[in-house]
Amino acid sequence: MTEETRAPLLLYVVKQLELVTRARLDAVLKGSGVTALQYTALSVLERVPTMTAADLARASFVRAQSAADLVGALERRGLIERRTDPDNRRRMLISLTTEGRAFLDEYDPRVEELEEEMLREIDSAQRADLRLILDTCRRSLAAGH
Amino acid sequence: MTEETRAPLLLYVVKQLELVTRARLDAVLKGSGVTALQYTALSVLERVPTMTAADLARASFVRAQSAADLVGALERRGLIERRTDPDNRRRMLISLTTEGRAFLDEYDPRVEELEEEMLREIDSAQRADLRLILDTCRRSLAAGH
DNA sequence: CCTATATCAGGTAAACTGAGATGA
DNA sequence: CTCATCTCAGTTAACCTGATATAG
Repeated sequence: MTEETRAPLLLYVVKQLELVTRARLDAVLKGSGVTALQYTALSVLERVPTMTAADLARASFVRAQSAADLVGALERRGLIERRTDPDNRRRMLISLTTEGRAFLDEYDPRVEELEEEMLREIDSAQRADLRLILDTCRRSLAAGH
Repeated sequence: MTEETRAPLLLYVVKQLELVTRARLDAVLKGSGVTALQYTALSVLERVPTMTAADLARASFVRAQSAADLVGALERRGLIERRTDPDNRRRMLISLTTEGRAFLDEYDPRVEELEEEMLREIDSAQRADLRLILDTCRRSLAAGH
């Protein structure tokens, strides 16, 4: 029998799926003026209506400066707004604007179509398993600093 | 009962895991002079010993020009080499150099540790399920252009 | 004083578009 | 001629490091 290449690391399989996802998401968002990463940040704000750029940085495992680039771009486009936290004048709270919500209203359904396309062959029990496993993996890695 | 936020899309859960993975991989590779993406490309060459930059572009869902940047950086570092395909003088075949193999010999075990850390709470049946599901999702999305 | 947050400046890697050369 | 590949040039987004100001 011919020499078998070993199965790739699951790290790599996750990366591969993320690569396709980003490529397809870029295609959906093409012409919208919003990148896949920026869309993801907007989605976060849809779920957690008010946060700081520092919170976003922590959620995205990047430096505060990188999150500031992203927040700045979205603010310049008018999709989010920033205001000083009344409880801490050093913090800037960010939230969706009316235009930001309208943007998500337009694009969320298209992204949900992408989600369904990805999961076409996956039944609901497997979907639940997948969610649980991925989340467990994320927590295991995030715990190690 | 308080208003439940709906579960995030699995697209997003995958992205989150990939974010942590990249952050941890960056930490492992810090000081090596190789980025997480470059390391991934080297890993591909470990499994598929000879390919073209165009093959790499297709495998990574990016344009040929983007792959050329990556290949150029790895070649300048001496980790890969390029030679003209004898069967097609227009193509350049890329492969690992001795230094490239030595680099992987040094870093692969550290990345495998990361893999094990990620999978700490996942048993072998779940690992197999995960691999199958992720791969099915990738193919479903890749099929749609 | 110390910490977290925000900001400014500058640098790099990594994607894109568009144009062009060339071998099969 | 067409197609795939490679190359060159220029742009942008998205990270990084390091330094600085300031509120709590």
